[in-house]
Amino acid sequence: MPDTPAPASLDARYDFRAAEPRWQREWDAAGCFRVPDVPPADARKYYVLEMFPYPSGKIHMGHVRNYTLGDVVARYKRARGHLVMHPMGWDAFGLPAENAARERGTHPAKWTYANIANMRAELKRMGLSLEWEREFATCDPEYYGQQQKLFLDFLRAGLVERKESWVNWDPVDNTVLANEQVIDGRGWRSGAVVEKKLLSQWFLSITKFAPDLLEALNTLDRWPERVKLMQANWIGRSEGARLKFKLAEAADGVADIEVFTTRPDTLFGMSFLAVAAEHPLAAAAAARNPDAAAFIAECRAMGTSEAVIEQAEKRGFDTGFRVVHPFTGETHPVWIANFVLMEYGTGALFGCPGHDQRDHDFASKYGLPIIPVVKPRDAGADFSVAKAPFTEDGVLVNSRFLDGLDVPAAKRRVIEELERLQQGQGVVNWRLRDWGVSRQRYWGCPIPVIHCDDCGVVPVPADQLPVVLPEDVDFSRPGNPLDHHPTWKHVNCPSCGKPARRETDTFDTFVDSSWYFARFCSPRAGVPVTPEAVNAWLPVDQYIGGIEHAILHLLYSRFFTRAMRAAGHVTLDEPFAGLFTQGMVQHESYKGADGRWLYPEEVEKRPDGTAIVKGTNEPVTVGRIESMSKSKRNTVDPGAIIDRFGADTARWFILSDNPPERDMEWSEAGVAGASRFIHRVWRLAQNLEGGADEAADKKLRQTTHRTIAAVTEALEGFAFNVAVARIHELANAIAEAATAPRAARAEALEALVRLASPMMPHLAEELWSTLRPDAGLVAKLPWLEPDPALLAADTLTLAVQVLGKLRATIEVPVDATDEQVFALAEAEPNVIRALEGKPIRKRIHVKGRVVNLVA
RNA sequence: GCGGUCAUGGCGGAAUGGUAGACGCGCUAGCUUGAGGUGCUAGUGGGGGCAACCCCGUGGAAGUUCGAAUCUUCUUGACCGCACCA
Repeated sequence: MPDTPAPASLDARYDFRAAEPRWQREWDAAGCFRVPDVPPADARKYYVLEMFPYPSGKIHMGHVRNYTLGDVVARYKRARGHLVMHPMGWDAFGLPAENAARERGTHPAKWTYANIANMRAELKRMGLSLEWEREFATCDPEYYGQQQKLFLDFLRAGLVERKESWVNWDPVDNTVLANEQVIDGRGWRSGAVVEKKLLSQWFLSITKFAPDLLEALNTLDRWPERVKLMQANWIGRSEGARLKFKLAEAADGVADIEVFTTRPDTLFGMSFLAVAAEHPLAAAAAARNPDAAAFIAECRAMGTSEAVIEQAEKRGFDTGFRVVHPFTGETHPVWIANFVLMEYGTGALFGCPGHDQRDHDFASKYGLPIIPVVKPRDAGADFSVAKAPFTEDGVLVNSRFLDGLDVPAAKRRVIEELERLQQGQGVVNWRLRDWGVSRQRYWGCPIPVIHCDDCGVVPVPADQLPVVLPEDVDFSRPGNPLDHHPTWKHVNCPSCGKPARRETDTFDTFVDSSWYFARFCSPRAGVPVTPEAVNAWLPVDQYIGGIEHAILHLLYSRFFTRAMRAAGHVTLDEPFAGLFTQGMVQHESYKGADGRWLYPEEVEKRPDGTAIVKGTNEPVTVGRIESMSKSKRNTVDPGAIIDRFGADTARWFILSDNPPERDMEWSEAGVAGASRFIHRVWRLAQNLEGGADEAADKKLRQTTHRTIAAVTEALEGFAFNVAVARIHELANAIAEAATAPRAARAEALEALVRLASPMMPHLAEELWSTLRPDAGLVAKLPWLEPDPALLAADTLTLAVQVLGKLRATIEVPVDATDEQVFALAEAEPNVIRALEGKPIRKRIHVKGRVVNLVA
């Protein structure tokens, strides 16, 4: 074995603090990640996008994981010869900026842009292959101005409506609250009891696309099944019938009530009709009966929060009205019930307690009749629905012309009959509701319309766009600062010239994020999107983000793309061809002796497994591993990790721990392990001298090329943890092959560097520049191809089983015949012993895998 | 309630019908070091045996198969989504 040459320097450690910023500058100077707005005709484009962050002030480990995953894909696809677009921006509107303004007196814009500056610097330290030239924030007037144009286009295309809707209203803050901002029926900030209020709001007509949004899920073959399922549930298609019940006597002009049902077959089991508290008939009842009014007020005070509805007991109020059954002519009472939703179906239903759990609960409570109309095929004499409803398929009974039919046939038959009598028809109902986008907030995109007493709602003319937020705003008063700004809302009507008022509501921030991926294709254009750019780059080939956006953001973006198509901006429907949802980053949580939460850096783990507060003897309770959150202080600051270990270590660890779709545990030991490996590779590269061992040469070269194939396969399949493991194996093989020739060791290390480069790009460049000083940047190299000659083995190791149990392994030539293989296998002493002299009844040989002898 | 996903050493996980536990973390022993989260070597699923080897083992039960972590059925548990949706 040759002598080890003296190391290049005394301090033989990889200096990532110098190397990482240096390579980041090199990539930048070489323009490695820049692409044109319109890709050349012969380019194989690939658009990698991670969900853009909200600029809260600092990046967190979830961002590190998200952007590392995207960066590996981007760098790998680039090496594969794709023209890769990989942009970054900021989802910059939203409530936290207003809260900061209220609490600290900092203007939302100042706060937001300062946060962006800070987070941009942090992201840059990670060495991401991003094209920063495309950066924008949704709060830039250049961006939201284009959004206003889009909105007006949608308005013209008939995709926008202004209508009344019930909202959660906080009477103290004078604002609408989202459902998630209502906690136990109270406003999350003010603590005031939230009311339901009818407000005029802007709606985007997402329901017009409901059938297509559902159908097209089938075409998204690179989306996780569960996300598609969640979207399908959310869109909520259900088939049934609408039918009208005539009131026995009309009330305040209301002559009939329309209901939706998915079980028209159970119509003969009806015992009551129930309407929502917001239903017109409920209002009619309230007008005549103060008790009804009181009941409705109670329902309304309950709020629209679904969590509240869920816990509420089923309650009702008999209005005294009666409806006539379309087939029997019998009359049934009309109740107001708190479990009926005005927003679903028609806000009214017929109750069939025998075959629906809720109706059963309700009927039991108020002593309404429970009539069975479907019974199981094998029903005995004791069949009854008195105690519990029967909700499965069976045979219709007590139902006149439906008797004897099964449930699906009865549904068809009764719908035919309803249609014949013009009492109702078969319909498809959707759970999805139109998207209310009005928010009574300052820090959002102004809705570009003007309200004129004479002309009504007038769009802001194109030459007056963008409608820019005023800077001088007062956050000391509750409510919307735009609404009580002294001058901003007062404008002249663009149509008649008389004094008029600007819309003071701004858009839901989900609007901002519904088309940013399209804007990235031509971020500086004077139109929302330039068709040549957007139609060439879209769809996003790989979109990566958290599962928490599985429904809203992704559904809104799918809708927006369709709306943009309808308005002539794009030629495609689906924005995201591939979707990957990453798991969350978790950490142990810690509590001090007095129960206060502690940050990981305040805690010292002792060898016996216990923990103490650093620098003291205070015992620490080690809690559950759970998702990092500020409130539990179980967060780790990415900046501190990069300072201490470098970006490559953070990236390597986050990829190696587990499959990226699962939640991962951030552990100090894991980071240290990743750091050790980085330094180990660096040391390996310092000494590539070897020997002349031919066997070792062949073995190492085979390992190298098998690793190329294995890592490639792993990266293609998002199995980054497996790719890491294969690279570890290659490093182990290089270390073990000390007697292999220098050429083989260098080849192996070069392969290692290049295979690892999407994951640890800085170390890769650092080593490559010493291994191949004239070969340019790794970031510009094509991906490695394995040599087929070295992938092929000349012998195979076969497992030899007797009766399915492993008894020996044998080495056979690749071209060995079945007979040769069986002869070798049966000659193995262990196999002979296991056979116990019994005759072999069956011989199985699966080439390259296994031999099984059945005795 | 409805729908879905998952269950493998002390831990993260690998293997998608063919040698279970790759790779890493942790741990044990030894060596090394100008020791500050250092490097190297060996070991590490359980049980038995000096050893060669043998038995058991992928939440549990049954099944299909020459062969099952992998496929089927049932069951238990955990997690996720939806939910008075008529």
